[in-house]
Amino acid sequence: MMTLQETLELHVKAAIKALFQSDLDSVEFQATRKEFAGDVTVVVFPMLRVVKGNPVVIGEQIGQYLLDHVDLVKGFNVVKGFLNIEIADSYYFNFFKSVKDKVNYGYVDQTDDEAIMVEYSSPNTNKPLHLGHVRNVLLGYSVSEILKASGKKVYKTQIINDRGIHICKSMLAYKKFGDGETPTEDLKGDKLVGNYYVKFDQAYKAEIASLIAEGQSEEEAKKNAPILLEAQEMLRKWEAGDKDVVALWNTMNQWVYDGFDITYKNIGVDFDTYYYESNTYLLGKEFVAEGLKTGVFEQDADGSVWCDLTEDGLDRKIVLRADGTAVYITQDIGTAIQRIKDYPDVGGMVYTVGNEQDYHFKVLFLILKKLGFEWAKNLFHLSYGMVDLPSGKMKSREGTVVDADDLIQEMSDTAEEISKELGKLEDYSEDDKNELYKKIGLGALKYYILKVDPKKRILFDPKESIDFQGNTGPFIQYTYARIQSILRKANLKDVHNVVEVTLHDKEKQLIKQLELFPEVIQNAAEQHSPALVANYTYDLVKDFNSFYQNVSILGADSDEEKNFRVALSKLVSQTIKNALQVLGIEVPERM
RNA sequence: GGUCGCAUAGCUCAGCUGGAUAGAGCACCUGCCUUCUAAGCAGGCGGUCCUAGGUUCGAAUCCUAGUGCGAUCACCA
Repeated sequence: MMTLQETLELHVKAAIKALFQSDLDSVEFQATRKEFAGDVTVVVFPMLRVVKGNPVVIGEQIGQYLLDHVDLVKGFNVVKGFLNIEIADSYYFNFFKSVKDKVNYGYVDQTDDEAIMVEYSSPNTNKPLHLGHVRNVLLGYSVSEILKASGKKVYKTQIINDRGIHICKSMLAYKKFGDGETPTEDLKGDKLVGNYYVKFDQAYKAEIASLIAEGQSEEEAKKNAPILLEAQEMLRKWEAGDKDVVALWNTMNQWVYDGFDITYKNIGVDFDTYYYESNTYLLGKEFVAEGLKTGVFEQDADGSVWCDLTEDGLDRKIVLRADGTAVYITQDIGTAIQRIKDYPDVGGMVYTVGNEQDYHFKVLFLILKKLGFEWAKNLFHLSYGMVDLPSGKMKSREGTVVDADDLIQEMSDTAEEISKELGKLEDYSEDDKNELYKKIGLGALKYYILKVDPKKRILFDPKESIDFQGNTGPFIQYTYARIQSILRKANLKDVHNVVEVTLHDKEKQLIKQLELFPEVIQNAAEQHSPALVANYTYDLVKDFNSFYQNVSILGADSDEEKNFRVALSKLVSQTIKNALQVLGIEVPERM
């Protein structure tokens, strides 16, 4: 089926041909601004290149031609060089009728056998998740869902940074001060391990201070603090496979994973497959050796291995240390290759990682290309801005972080407060209420973060709590709940046989907005931007509320109008649901 | 210093491949609950779109230079 624009484009071209014996390459359309009559606007200016004359006169001539030749066109006016076209209601009504019962409206069935793997979260295992991770997780999850909705097959994954000096720090502090402590219901494993990471830092700082008091320079003291040397020794033992160290490492990592799982579940995100750095860095080393043979890499006299990227405008990049151990990028090379081995249908990958690593991913993708991997051209770094506090950067060691679990709880508490003030849920059970508070609190948090363009940094002020009014998640959820209330009262059987009625302005506006949704999903997928979906949904909801408050739905003058309005409301609520679903936001039946 | 990103109302953000008088929310001010949920609706106030040049019929949008903020340029991750 041709879209309205495609149809009009053909006719405008025909008009130019008939009136001026000229050919147009394309026609520029835009939605008609509210202050003018009409639905679609043709911009005449670009045609002046092909057709000489006064744009107003040309617009009038094209308008008249369309009015004479196209049934859908029922009127026009020209303002300056803008031809505003009025479209017959029947077009909008027919469109509405063709989609009104689609439960998956806006979604496309899987059209592509080639899958995309989306990596997100990817935490270190030495501390709990904080607000920065929350943005990462929400973005990664949402982009995955958007890609799926746009017809792609998707695998969600993460890379877990489960090895390295940072984990040894927590392990060492636990050995020294832990006294056999284990996670409890009040203290999740990730929190417990995080506490020891902080304890390590405190002990380390104290040692530095006393070394400086003994006359060492700060630089020396930082290098020589015994507890740091001990942590480094521990890392060596881990790499050598020391039984006790590895056992403790396994235990504490498992505590962290269990803790993370609770957080992920709370947020409502999931993964299809997991990768651990401790498993992939060796494969990375293999491919470094391989690349050395094929000349992609070069070895320095001290034994370190490098990739020369100066011809590509970048620097020389180290891929293996002089002592033969792996650096960060070594395991990223290994992980990427491992993933394609495990999932041969994957044709591309998306890495959800903060913009502080822009350079790293540029280098990684280039190296993989040089190693000759076909799929390397389909790698995308979903780079996003940092979440900063008014006091600046969040720092785990200094305790200036907004903890993910705490934040979710606070959002839920706020939702509870507001709900109680409004008092609409008196007949709900405690369990139902709590479930709803969480839905709304999370909705507020997720929308707050996802509505912002990923590229931009977010300034989060814990003192100014996230809004529940206006352009927010709860506002959208509220609109959904309102519609459900109407649908409960309406007789839904009648909705199946909708007949054409004269459209109210608000109704037409709603249908136009609904018509955009499938395209919004496609755009969001191409641009990897949940913000597009969020902002679209807000516009749709605003249009609906305006309709709702200005036009009576159940109290319509005729049954025909009532049925149509109920059906229209139903499609709006389905669209809200589908839009929010790809944002990871749930909808409530009441609120 | 090199490279990359960002800059729009007091605050938080939209503004699609250049198009009409730059839009929302919050905050502030007016109205609207005996009628479908007022977490709402209708309206008001509020702008040198960082600056200066350029491209064009037309620039918040594209180009160049500059300013400010952030990131990065590690045998850290």
